[in-house]
Amino acid sequence: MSDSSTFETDKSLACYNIAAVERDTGLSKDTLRVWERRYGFPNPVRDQHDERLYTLPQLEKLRLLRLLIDHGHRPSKIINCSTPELAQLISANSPEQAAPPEIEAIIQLLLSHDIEAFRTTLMQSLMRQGLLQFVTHTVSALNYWIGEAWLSGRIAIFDEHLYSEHLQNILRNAILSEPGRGSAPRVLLTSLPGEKHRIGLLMVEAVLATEGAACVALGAETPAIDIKHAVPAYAVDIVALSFSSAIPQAAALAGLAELRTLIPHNTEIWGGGGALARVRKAADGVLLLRSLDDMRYALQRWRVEHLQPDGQRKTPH
Amino acid sequence: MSDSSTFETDKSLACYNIAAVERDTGLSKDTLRVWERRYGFPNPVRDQHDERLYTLPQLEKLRLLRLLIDHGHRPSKIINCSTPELAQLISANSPEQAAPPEIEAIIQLLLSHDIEAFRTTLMQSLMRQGLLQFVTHTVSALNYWIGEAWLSGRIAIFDEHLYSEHLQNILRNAILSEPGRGSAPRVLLTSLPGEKHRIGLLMVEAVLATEGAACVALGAETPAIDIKHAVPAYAVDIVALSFSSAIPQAAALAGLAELRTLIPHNTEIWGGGGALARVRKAADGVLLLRSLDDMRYALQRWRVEHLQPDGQRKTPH
DNA sequence: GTCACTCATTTGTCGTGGACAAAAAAGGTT
DNA sequence: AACCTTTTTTGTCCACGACAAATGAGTGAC
Repeated sequence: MSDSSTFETDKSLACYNIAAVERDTGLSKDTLRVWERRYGFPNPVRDQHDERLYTLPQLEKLRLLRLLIDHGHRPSKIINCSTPELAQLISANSPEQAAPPEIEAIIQLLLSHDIEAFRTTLMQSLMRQGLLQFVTHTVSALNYWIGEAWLSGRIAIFDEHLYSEHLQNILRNAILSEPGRGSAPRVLLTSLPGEKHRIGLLMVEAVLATEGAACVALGAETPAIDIKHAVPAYAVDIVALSFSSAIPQAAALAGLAELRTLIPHNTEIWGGGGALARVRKAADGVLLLRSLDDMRYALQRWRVEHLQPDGQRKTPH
Repeated sequence: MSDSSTFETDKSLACYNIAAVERDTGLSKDTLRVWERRYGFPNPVRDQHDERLYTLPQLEKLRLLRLLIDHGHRPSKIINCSTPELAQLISANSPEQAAPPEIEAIIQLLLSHDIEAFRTTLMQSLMRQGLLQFVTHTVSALNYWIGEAWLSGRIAIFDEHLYSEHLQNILRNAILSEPGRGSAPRVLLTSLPGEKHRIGLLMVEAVLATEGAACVALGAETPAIDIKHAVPAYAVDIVALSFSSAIPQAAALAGLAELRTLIPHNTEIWGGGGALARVRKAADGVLLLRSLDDMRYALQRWRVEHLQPDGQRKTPH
């Protein structure tokens, strides 16, 4: 029902209703209204029906605020800064130390907008190192430093989108051409609703592919109930979930605990990713993986427990 | 702040707060509250602070309701049906005619959960037809019939997720191995916030690849302002946007009109996808593409207008 | 019969303001 | 520095009224 999300006034100044601002900034309607009540910003004009109409400059300031808040600033401290002041705060956010030279070189290529050179450099890095090394070293470092560069305003969102797309191309291509496919265990790989990052999932899938495990990849954001139904349908041994650091730690743990109540206990649950990196203990029957190497050990452990020396299952499911 | 989204009561019956239900059903909090007020369902218990706690059966019924409403049923007519009655309504939703045999065969493979056979069959279909034919015929038919099968309850959501993932693998791999890359025009390809479907974008990218156009693929859900900034950065000639039929038609048109006000008029805007298939006219300066073939003609037209016979630009940007 | 138009009903979103849980910061102790 | 407690900040939840947008039914023209 949010069709006419933008209006065109006489002066051709586009105005956004509250639903459009929520979509474009990620700030909930409740938050937008309570900021207006408390801090006086944003202070949108009203249409003839007393509904809020935000201007483009307001929307741009809100996006800067969101970025700074995600980086640790408090709303009340920065909400009355001007847009240029906010931009300055963002650029002041330079990381403590510089990225390693080979990572920095790739970021520079991304900044140069030379797509071809960017793609071929990544491909060469993959060829030189092999898939496993490429994923566990180069890609994880790239993710970290590109995130930093985004927070410090060095690279734009669309550059990050482009990075994500091309890395997906490369990883999916590499996974497809990995020779061994489909021996035990069978791993269902996905994330819960709210976790949109796909690169982490693809990195896991790549490691599983190099280890020769059968991967049932469902992409991102599968509701827990659907995972429950998929487990018997695909006869999986393990459900692996990825939680990026964009997810609050407590939400990740709650999701794992909920899933544990839904699926049978002879199916293992593995959780990993940035959100869980500093967690000590999760729910009973949930295995925390703090790195991709951790997962390779867990895979070995599973095979020792469940497979005979000839590779056959001890108890076929 | 929605960390403890699920609770565990004495009877180990998981309960969901309103934020978790919104995430898992796609129904907004406002809608959930107004249904309760008007129709008496869902009727969640309250915790000690008078906040709603939904049960798993309620959540499952809400998901069925959502599915039926998306398929044209009215909330007031079905909201007081029991869960089995709703399930029956869904299975009664059989499509008028059967899918073509080669499509039906692929759907059967998806239903059989034999991932390997599913993948190889798709690959063979691609090899036999070539990328262009595969995309314009097989993939578009598959999208339609899998959507139908989902609405009629024949296939589960996780099956559709798996289909989407594997098709992405195959299409991205095919695009990567398409020989000619990077001649004019340069096309920026993405979708606006709210449009999450990636398959449509990849289909467009595949057609552009076979036609030898340079594609700047940003993935799904790029806010309009970011598209505005990406246009000069990547020096694109055309911005192509995809709108699946999950998006209301009016919202798609509003998005296109907004974008038209943001980016310079010597950059063309093309819009396509299910949401726009039955539209007559969009905003001035926006080209509607009703099929992938339409886009090929538009590409030809652009080249005639902007390129000299030797392939050089008439007016380099 | 189909198209276009108007009118009635249904349905989801928006408004207000108060309350308070959860997260973060500040203060105090070992 | 690590840990617990208190205070402050911050976002979410509540109720219920209003009404715009979407849908369906009714009417008339071609």
